Amino acid sequence: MGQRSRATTIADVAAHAGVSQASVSRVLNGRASVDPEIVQRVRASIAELGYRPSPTARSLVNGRNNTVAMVVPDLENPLFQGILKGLSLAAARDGYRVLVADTAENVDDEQEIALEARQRCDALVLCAPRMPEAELRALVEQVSPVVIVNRPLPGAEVPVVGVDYVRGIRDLVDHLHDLGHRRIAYVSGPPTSASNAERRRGVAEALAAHPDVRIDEVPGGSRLDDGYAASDAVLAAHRDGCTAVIAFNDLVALGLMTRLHELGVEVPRDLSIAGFDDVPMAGFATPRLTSMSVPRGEIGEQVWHRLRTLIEGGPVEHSVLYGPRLEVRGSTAAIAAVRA
Amino acid sequence: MGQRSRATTIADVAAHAGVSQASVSRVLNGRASVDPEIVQRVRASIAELGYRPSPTARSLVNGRNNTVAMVVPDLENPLFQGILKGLSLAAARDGYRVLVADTAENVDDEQEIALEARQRCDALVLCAPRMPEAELRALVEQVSPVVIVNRPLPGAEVPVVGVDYVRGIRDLVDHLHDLGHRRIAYVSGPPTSASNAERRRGVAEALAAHPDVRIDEVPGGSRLDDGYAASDAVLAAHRDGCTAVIAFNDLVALGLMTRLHELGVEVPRDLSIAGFDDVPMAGFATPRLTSMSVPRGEIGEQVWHRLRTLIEGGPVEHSVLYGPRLEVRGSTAAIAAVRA
DNA sequence: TAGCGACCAGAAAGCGGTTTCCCAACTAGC
DNA sequence: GCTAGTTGGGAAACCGCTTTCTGGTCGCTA
Repeated sequence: MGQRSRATTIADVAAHAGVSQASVSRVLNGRASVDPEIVQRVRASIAELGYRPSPTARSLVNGRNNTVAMVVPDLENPLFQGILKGLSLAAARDGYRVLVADTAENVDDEQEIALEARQRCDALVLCAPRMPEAELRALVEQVSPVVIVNRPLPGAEVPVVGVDYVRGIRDLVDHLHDLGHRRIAYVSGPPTSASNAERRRGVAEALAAHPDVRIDEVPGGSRLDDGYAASDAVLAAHRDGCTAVIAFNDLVALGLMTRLHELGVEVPRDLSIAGFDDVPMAGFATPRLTSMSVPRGEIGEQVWHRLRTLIEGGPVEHSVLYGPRLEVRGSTAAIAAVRA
Repeated sequence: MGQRSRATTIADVAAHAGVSQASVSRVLNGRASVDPEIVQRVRASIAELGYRPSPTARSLVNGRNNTVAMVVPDLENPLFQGILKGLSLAAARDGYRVLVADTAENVDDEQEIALEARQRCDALVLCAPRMPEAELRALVEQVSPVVIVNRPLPGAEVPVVGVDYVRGIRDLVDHLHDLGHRRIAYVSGPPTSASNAERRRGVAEALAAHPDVRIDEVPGGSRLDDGYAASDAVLAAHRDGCTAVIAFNDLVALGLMTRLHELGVEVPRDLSIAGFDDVPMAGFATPRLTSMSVPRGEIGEQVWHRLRTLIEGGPVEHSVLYGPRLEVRGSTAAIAAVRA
């Protein structure tokens, strides 16, 4: 692309080397057997002219452009950043690049952005799509090859790479239960987030497994300030008897912890707090944040592998659900003997 | 792109509407005036067939992609993430998408990655390129239109959008000086980082402005664990008389603070600490981190504006250097009366 | 009424590659 | 020595659009 003054084309190379375009193309792609002497001449001409084939022209005829798109609700979310990084590095190893499209949590634009992005690329990654399920199913038909991240879509012909939030929350509740907590607050995520729904299922299952536990839900969000703002509700729950908090993710947990510290509530003495995702900062908070660790980079890689298989016409590989690993740190502790 | 079974083409639409391809194209692009009745028919056919023009074919003839590439040393750096987000949103408003290429701090690959990325796109953003200046100057010639972020390149015909790290560090030193600090440690960044060099210039200037101040440099890095690992050196400096620390960036500062807290060093009572970038987490640390605020999103937007101007054949707009704003928070305080 | 622009739609020429198709030359077989 | 089979390279078609160029209509002026 671009205003480079009349970039050299394959025709120039052919003329310079005194052969046909077809031969240059064959040398470039190592397709058929070509006279070694011609190969030499062509290579020399290419080097001399500094020729680089136009990816666009190639794309047009090949029907592929070695680019995949990743559609994501919010590029500032560390989880998506990690996945993007993993995807980008893995794809680069195979000569692919990734295009990003941030929907800015705007549910209504998701479909159009996805369609448009898909058109420019060979395949699509839908990261935590927020749209209603019916719409998503319809969309997925249109944009194949596609891989979905962090949103279950049972029965669909699409690989889904995700995190087992249900199990993660259950593990977290188990952990808190082991520590003696019986009253827990769950600070929820964005209402449109499917992984929030999963977490709530986890809450429900945990309740079934622990009849002696009660879990209250308080509204939250997905970012630091959401957690910060949730402190009032959390404190209300605390006064009501809650001794531990599970936050939608680490950002919410960290924001909440900041506010609690300001208010003189000591973690974990007064209140245990756990997050989710194990973002880099989690291990550096004060106190260090107990969290469910999610292999962000590896998710990105797995997404790429499935994408590549699909692009190459392979079968729809099985979906995969990563079991998050409990990372016990200082922000959760055994319940204080008795509430004063 | 892609294996959609024989996607409908402009020829199909033309046939369906009973007009020529040229007319369909004209309707699509609103180029010349077309008989309203034909416009109707074409629109109807487009809708009925669900036709979407191929971006690739368009690119080939237009010589433009409506895509720009951003080359960045590390996608996990919050500064670059913020810039990417700002760039991506601003570009999207003009129908452009952005391609990311992570060089993984690999200096040797930078040039090739940049060239390759540029070929696929209409323009390039080089974020904090690490390569030697001579190489960068040569590269910049080849990949125009290009905008450089966070790396000064005096005299070059390239818009540079950056942060005034020199001034930022000076302001930070002024701030600490006001608080009574005379011995300061600077935890440095990656050796190949140009902005680290800028910060060091800031240190030098600050020293010239404050003859009564002494600043020791200790090696650091750019990430949380680099800061964490720098604690020994920082403590040595502290024992040697340093009462305040300026970290390369917030991540380093936060990592350092974590370690200091573990070691029982109280911030800011025992040691004042300041970071740079004002990442979202800075305001949520304990204590909240004093930092130099950098408008990440706006930088991304400004980059886009310059890029767009260049793409449209406009002049090389002036470079811009954002003066970071001092964000005084709890991690810096007046020096304790006298060291016991 | 003849003549001249203005206007609009279709045919066709690219954009820069890849690939098919075909022909020339060369090898091998009888 | 002649034909069948191989091999390698060039001409040309094609990918799906945009845009120029051409030709036919229409409306206006002289």
